[in-house]
Amino acid sequence: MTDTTLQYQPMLKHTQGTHPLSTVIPQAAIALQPQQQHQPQHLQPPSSTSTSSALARDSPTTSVDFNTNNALFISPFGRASSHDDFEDLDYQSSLSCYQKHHLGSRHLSLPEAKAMDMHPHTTTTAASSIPIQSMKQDTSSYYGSSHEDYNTASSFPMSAPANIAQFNATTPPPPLHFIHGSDVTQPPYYHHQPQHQLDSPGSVARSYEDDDYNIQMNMQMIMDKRRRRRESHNAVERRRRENINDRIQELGTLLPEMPAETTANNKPNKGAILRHSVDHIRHLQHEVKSYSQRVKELEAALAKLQSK
Amino acid sequence: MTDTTLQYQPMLKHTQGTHPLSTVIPQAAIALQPQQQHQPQHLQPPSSTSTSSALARDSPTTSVDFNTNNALFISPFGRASSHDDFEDLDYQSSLSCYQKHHLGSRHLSLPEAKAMDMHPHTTTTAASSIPIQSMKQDTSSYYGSSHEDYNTASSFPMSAPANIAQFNATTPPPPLHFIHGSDVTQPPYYHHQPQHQLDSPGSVARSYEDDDYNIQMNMQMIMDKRRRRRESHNAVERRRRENINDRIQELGTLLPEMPAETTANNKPNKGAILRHSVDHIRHLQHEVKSYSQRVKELEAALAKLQSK
DNA sequence: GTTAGCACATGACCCT
DNA sequence: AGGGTCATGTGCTAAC
Repeated sequence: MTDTTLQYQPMLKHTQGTHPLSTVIPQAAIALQPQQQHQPQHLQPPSSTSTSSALARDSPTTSVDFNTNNALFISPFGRASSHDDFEDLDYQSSLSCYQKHHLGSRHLSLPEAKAMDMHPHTTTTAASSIPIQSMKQDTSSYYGSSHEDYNTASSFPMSAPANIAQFNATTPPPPLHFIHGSDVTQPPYYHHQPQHQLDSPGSVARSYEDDDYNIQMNMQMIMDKRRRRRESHNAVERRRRENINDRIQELGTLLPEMPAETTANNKPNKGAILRHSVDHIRHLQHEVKSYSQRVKELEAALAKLQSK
Repeated sequence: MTDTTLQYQPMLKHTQGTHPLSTVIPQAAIALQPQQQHQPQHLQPPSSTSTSSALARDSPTTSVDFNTNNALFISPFGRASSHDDFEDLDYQSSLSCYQKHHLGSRHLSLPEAKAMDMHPHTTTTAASSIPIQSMKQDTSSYYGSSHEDYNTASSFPMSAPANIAQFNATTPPPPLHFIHGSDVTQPPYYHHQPQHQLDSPGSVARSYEDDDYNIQMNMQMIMDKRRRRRESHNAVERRRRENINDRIQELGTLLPEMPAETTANNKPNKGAILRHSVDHIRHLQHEVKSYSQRVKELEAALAKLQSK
């Protein structure tokens, strides 16, 4: 009983929509701002993994063809694309699976029904159904035809959007043209490193296209990798969280007097449960100790009495 | 001992750099762009609180001077300023306080020394040493002469950038003038309804400027509010987390046999500690029960023997 | 309107 | 490279 109670039920519960997002930008909205994705990435790690920085590196390129670049950022459909855009599309689908799978498995008493409602994000699902692969690819520019940068991407951060955000931040935000839907679907050229032109003066349009294709492929690959990594990681983390929370709740059931909460509210929170658990264990240990002492005394007395 | 051990020591520990930020906004910076910070805000809540939408409402102003706007996006220093800019500047300072105050109070055994190292972001701390109070204060303007907008902003989401982002998305970014510190301190008027121009056809260029100023003031106000809200909330959350973690570690110290970890690694993780705690409590309860039984028996035997 | 609770996603580190 | 744990910031929600 000591250690074998490992029942680690994945038991994913509330399915939380997770990322909000949803902010509806009307499709007719004239000017979409790429930088506006309110995605969670706290900040790009400029530190160890220079991946993101590498991504953002195009600042020196100055104002070459920002217009075209910017155009790419803007999604034809008001909101869907500018966010987690690329990644979260199937993320969402995975979530719905997840949700479906684990629905109702919540055995904890906490009033978390609220968690069941999806985050605002999911309200935009309709938008996500739109074929967006074009968007997906267009951002794939950076690691140009050459794969050398590819390795740097191995230690990629979790969220692609994060990078995008940084990209935006570090580069002069381009004059934003609003691009009507289909235009965006085929970005013929978009790597914002003008160096290409500089490096190969003899390159023709076709090589550009090839480069673009390669770039797209690379981008897609990288983004796909990140997406999978992110989703997997989120799932793992969710499981871990649920395990911990389940344990805490279990502790809560073991405690004698939860009603008298420090919070005065009747709902025991994690901190209170843990605090009481500590106290309770101490109390029990003390009790065991004194009991054992008492038993010892009694046994001694008994033995003495019997020996007489 | 059961309940009074409430010792809720704030005991903030690792002081984690938390928010990177440090990004210096030099006072001389010509054009600061509020909207481009890649701050974590997942998304602005378009939902219940229409605050943000209200902000974004100036879209009718259309394409007034986009170019100037874009220029504003570009920070004089390649990368530094484009981040959380306004908000996190004093956040960091507060953090340093925090850090100073709670340093070394970590009594837990977990190998979290790593937490001590500041986030990568903080590598730019040198930048943060620049006197930023001007920035700090300029945002404090808000409750200017007119309070009417005040209520709408009350239910604002955490992160200013989020709204700002939305603002950008829905509205043509207003021509932002960079305001040098003190200028902002007295925003005489700032409600951001562009309708003004429309309403009064006789408006001249100056009215534009006024509107811009108002918009800026509004922006700043909202951003400041969000910043404070965010920082405060982060602090609270950090405290809460630390409390929980401390309790878990405390539980860990109370457990008899932690070494034999299920994870095979010698580091007891939270899940394992909690699991063992549950088991331990059950074990102790069982032990107390049998001890009490035993004591009862012994007492009975003793009484019987003595009565004889 | 502040203070607190929660779940979540994410980046950083670890271990294989 | 992939799973795990952790800490963090954030949005939502609820009480004062």
